[in-house]
Amino acid sequence: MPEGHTIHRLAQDIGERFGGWPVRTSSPQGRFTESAARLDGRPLVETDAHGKHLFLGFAGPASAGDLDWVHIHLGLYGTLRFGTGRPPAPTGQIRLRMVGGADPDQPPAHHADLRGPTRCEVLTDKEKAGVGDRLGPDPLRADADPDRAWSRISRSRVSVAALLLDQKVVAGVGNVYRAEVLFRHGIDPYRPGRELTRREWEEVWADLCALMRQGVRDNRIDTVRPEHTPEAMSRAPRVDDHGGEVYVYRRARQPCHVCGAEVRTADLAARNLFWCPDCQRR
DNA sequence: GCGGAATGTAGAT
DNA sequence: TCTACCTTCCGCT
Repeated sequence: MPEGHTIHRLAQDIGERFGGWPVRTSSPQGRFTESAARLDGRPLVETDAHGKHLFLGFAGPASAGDLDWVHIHLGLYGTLRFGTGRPPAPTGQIRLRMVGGADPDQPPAHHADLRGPTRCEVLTDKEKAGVGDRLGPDPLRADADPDRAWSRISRSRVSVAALLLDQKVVAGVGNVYRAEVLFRHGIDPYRPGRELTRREWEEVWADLCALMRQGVRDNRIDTVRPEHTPEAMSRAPRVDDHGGEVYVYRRARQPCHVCGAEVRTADLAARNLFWCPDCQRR
């Protein structure tokens, strides 16, 4: 599930469900027990997301103004799932369970279970800022400065495909958005960053902002333009666990929706790269 | 029911 | 470059 849009959507959803009320926190799995005990019963007052990093801000015990931030990274297969009403008996490996979202005198309105994250820890304000400092601009954040990414890209001999996945260059882009945005702009994934024009980068950045915002809204990744939708082209819709309509991601050896050429795949830095050799020649 | 792959990253080698 | 992390879902038997 998790590219940047998933994390930003989770920040919103957690804020809506739990924000402002005391939250009961526990770690049925046992790997977050002490921290969960320390946060238990404190109000969740803020949520934040930067790239694929999720932050849940709990009011400090002394109301001194500093927050304790639960820093979560889902990694490849972590999940955070919501339920309503009284939570069921825990099953499997729940790293963090949150129960709350209502007046403490009322039965709990919501619960959420975090499973399989690559990271779940408590950070100070300063430590949280440190995580952000190590990340590139995030197309989903208002404070993002695409020039910071451009200054790295425009000086780099590394391929644009590798640069887009480097979270120090751009934060929040994952394997799906990488493949799709390069397709949408006709860019050869192996082109070195420094051979990109500033204009091309500006167009890619603007597109990432629009695509990822749509991803947050719909909670899935759709990247095909209106003229290439299944309805517009009278083709079968894509069926898999991601749900969204895409041009090349995981479509190896299938015909390109635009030109009919076979979509190609290759290994690039331990990730699967997908592209259309005919459409992506720039 | 089982094997494999996956939208990711850290840490060892 | 490789392995661990250890969930979910798909396809195959």
